[in-house]
Amino acid sequence: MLTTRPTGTNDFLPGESEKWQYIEQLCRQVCAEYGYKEIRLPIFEHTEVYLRSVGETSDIVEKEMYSFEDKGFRHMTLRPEGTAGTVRAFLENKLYADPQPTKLYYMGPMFRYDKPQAGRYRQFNQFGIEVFGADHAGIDAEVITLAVEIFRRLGLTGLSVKINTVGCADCRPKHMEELKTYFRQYEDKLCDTCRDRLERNPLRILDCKEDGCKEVCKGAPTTIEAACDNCSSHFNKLLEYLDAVGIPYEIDTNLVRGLDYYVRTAFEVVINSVGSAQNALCGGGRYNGMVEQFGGDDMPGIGYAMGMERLLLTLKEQGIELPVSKHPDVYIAPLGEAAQKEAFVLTQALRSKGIYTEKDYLGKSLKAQMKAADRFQVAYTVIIGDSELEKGIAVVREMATGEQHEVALSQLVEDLEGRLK
RNA sequence: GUGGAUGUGGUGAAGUGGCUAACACACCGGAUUGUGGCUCCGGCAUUCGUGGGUUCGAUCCCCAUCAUCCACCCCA
Repeated sequence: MLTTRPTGTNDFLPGESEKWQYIEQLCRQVCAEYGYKEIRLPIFEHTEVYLRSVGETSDIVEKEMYSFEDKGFRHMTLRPEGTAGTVRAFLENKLYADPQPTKLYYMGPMFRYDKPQAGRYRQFNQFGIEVFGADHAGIDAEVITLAVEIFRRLGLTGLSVKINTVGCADCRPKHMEELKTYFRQYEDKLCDTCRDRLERNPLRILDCKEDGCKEVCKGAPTTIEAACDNCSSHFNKLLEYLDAVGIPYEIDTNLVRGLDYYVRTAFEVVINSVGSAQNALCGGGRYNGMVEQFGGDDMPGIGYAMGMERLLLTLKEQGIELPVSKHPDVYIAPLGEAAQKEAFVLTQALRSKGIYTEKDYLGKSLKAQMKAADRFQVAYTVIIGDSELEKGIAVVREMATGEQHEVALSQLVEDLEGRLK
């Protein structure tokens, strides 16, 4: 069907697009205040980039990637998330040579081949930030604070920050072994997926939603218990920093997250609603070691990404109105072909002075044009017919009062400028 | 990927195996010649997501397909 868009994609029309602009503008504003600079990246990368970073056992890589071979037989993938590409660009452009930390943000479409439902699409938009070169827990706190700050400024309520520490290269292997040992005792109680996860990535069992698995998980060694001294003090310091600036959070020992690259800090901001299933508005964590994975020198990293569609959905559910569209200041209503041309010239003259001006192009009757002007909610309507043209004037009508006066065409721009002040 | 629901004009929606597919809103035009709201009048689906089938006849029955929504899964 020629008039059907691909499954899981969206057309954002006028009325909606202004909301996007508003949110994007807000994100840019907050980033500017926090010192994050925009990085603009390709929408597709070598498939390898995602295999390396996102993790071979993740669902994204296993079944959700939009991959294709280009005409040169190279394996390409439409980006399913933004971190991997940012890491690649960080190295390729040698940003590690700049003073650290490097604080970046991005926004734009991501692609995952999922079955769409409320708040989940195949092409969706994310805003995200990434910080390289800082291992201090304070930067973890900054990232979380920035995320919360954006939601706060939008006026969202009912949010909760879930936070966990998921281990590092030192403590995770040991923890994984402990988990395997533990879960093997209850293998028969686990769901099919988790039985599969048992050998491949037992950590993921911790955030399984099956009742049986949840029950078993209650007795499992948590990531916090298994944390090594470094991880432990990092986590505690992060919590102290969040307390210090009054960011409320809940520790969620089952928060593991689906991307394999996270170490230490993992967090999500969730909201109760949005269909109920798609309740995570944003999520992120630390990914020390990923830069090395890409062949660079050891360089810590942390970041998060926010789902724009979900954010819009939540705003709608909470009845939060975003400033949508402006009304024109002036509507010019010409009558007849000669007046049309004069009106066009005047329209451009007004616009060049920064006055938002609309005019008729359909040759409508004056009545219809007045109706249009009313609908536009303009402050002034300028009427130009043959009789006015002869006298070199125009009729300026103040819409609120209905008062009209004649103004010389040569004075019209000045006159309206004065009135609109 | 699995399961469930739905699909009538721009929108919200009635409707029935059979004469020209309600209604409301929106939109367009008009109500003495050049003026906004309200009111009044008129216009606006040869067609009921698409393709087949059953039938003398289907928007209403059956099958397929596509799309949307919901849940699972996963994630933003």
